[in-house]
Amino acid sequence: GFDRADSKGKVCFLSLGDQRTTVQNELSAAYPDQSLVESEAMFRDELATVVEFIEEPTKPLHLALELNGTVFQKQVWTALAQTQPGEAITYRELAIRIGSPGSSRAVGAACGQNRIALAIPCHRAVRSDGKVSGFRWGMHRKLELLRRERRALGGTTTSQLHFAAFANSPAHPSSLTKTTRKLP
DNA sequence: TCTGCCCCCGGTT
DNA sequence: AACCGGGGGCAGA
Repeated sequence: GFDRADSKGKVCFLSLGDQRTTVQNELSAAYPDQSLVESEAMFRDELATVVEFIEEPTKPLHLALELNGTVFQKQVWTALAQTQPGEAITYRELAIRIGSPGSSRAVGAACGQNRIALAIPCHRAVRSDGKVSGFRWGMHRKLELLRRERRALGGTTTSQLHFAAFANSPAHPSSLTKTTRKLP
């Protein structure tokens, strides 16, 4: 979805689903007072970029985004957008990066409020114990995206993923040893 | 080690 | 006041 009915608009909505009508209804519900214009041709480039990212996520998916949310939510989403494919980041680390280290849970909630899949890579957010928890568009998709990113990076190991997650946090030896958990 | 439970936390509605 | 895609501690498997 775009915030204007032309290809110069910014992406404000990007959903994943098995059925076209499901996603359309979701979009309508998100923008109840907007008229929706359906066109694949008009947004061919953006669609191609998204498909390419899904198939071979070697580089971050860069699209012009329209972020609709609170200040806190935008901070979380922006921090997520700084992550690289193949990099898992904990909700706790995200909270630290946006400057409110005690707000892990609120960070999780903010991830769940995100309506722009892939370009805001909330699928890279995991628990501090390494477990993969919820995903707005289905756990199976989150796991598949993580698998694809790991594969696209070419043999990145689990421990490297978790070291990346903690790379910017203060040295934290017990956490590092705890994070050798395997990502699916 | 791995559950489940409890209690706490911050932001949003 | 209630809801969360969380975190950490701790008892029982």
